[in-house]
Amino acid sequence: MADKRKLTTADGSVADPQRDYFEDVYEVVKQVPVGRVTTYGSIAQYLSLRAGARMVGWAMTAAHGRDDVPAHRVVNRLGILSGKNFFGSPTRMQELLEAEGVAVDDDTVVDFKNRLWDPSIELAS
DNA sequence: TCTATGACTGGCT
DNA sequence: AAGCCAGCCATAG
Repeated sequence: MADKRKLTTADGSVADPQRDYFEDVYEVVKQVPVGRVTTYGSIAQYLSLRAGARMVGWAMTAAHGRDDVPAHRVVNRLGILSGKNFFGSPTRMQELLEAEGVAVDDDTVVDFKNRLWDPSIELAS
């Protein structure tokens, strides 16, 4: 997505509101420790996104080209790898997680509750 | 411009 | 317990 998409007007108003929270989402995802996972809902809640968890997922889709955003560490509230089909092959996401020490069985993170890294808790101050 | 769809969730049946 | 339904809002057709 190019920044040429700016909707700058004579008013000097906004330029792509979405981009901003996409960046915020990336910032949070980047802070997820290796070997841990987080959920779309947790991120949405932490950033107070009215848009909700669905948009966090959308942000992940837009994060594809980025090698600095560990999207594989984001799963749904049940610990299921709901986005695995967005990684080259259906097994790629699982492989990435297992390579970090996160066991996955039947597309679900093993011992999920224990692996969960909730930003609104971990980053609380 | 309007409808359908979705890397989601929480609540109700 | 498993599944369906309704909000959520940005994109695509």
